[in-house]
Amino acid sequence: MKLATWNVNSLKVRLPHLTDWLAGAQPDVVCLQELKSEDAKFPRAELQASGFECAVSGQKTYNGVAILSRAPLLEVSTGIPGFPDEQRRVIAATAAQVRVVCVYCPNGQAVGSEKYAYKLRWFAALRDYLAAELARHPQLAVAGDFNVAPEDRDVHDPKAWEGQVHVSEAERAAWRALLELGLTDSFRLFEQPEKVFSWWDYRMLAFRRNAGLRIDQILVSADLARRCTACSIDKAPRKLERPSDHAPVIAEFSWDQSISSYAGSVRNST
DNA sequence: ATGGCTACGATCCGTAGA
Repeated sequence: MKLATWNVNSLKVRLPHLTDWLAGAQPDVVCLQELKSEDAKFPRAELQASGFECAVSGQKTYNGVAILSRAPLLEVSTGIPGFPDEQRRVIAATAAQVRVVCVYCPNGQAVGSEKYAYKLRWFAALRDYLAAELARHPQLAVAGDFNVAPEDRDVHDPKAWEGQVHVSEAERAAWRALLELGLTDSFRLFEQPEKVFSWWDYRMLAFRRNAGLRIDQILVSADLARRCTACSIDKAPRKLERPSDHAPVIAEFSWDQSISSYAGSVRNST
């Protein structure tokens, strides 16, 4: 089972990239962020033609998240319970016995700003929400754009970024607090090359210089970590014309024997 | 050098992203 996450930075603009990528990478579940469009404009038919059903929580101009899945999406929920928020940043659903939480964490703009304070409040609420989800769902994945580079090795130039938003100690502590719930960064379960990133600024020829950050992650519960066989970042879509500034992250899981009937239905659904 | 792209929704530029 392949689970992916991709901040597409406008689904309207990126739909051709997305459908091409779905056909090539063959993921089973995909978390999308920054749709930047209303639910009524979601390209449900096109994605259905690619073999996916969709759960969507979008809004005009900003934010917006969705989960695509070849298997049925059950128990769909949006937002963080007890944390009222106009900004559509969270959607969750169960696919093939795995609870999938798709997140678009706040950017934070600048350390000390109002948006930074919102980011930290938001992470605290996410933590409490995930604690409750973990209690109910031993097989849990939290995939998305966390807008935090967890360690210096996730930053192309740690010195230049020191203390900045995305790498500040308070943000990293908020991110680590998610791991303290019993989640693991699936990317770090495996030996990885140095300087692998998931986002590169559109400016400054950043992609060509590999001046990026690894801010998109797939966190997994202990049960799911045991089944995780690979995690990588696919830079190919970032090389296309008019790309998203983010690249997709993909984690692969061995099929649980106890849900082999689900596995069969997923595999045959294309 | 604190800029430099890109997308959006409104114009003939501002806001936001990261």
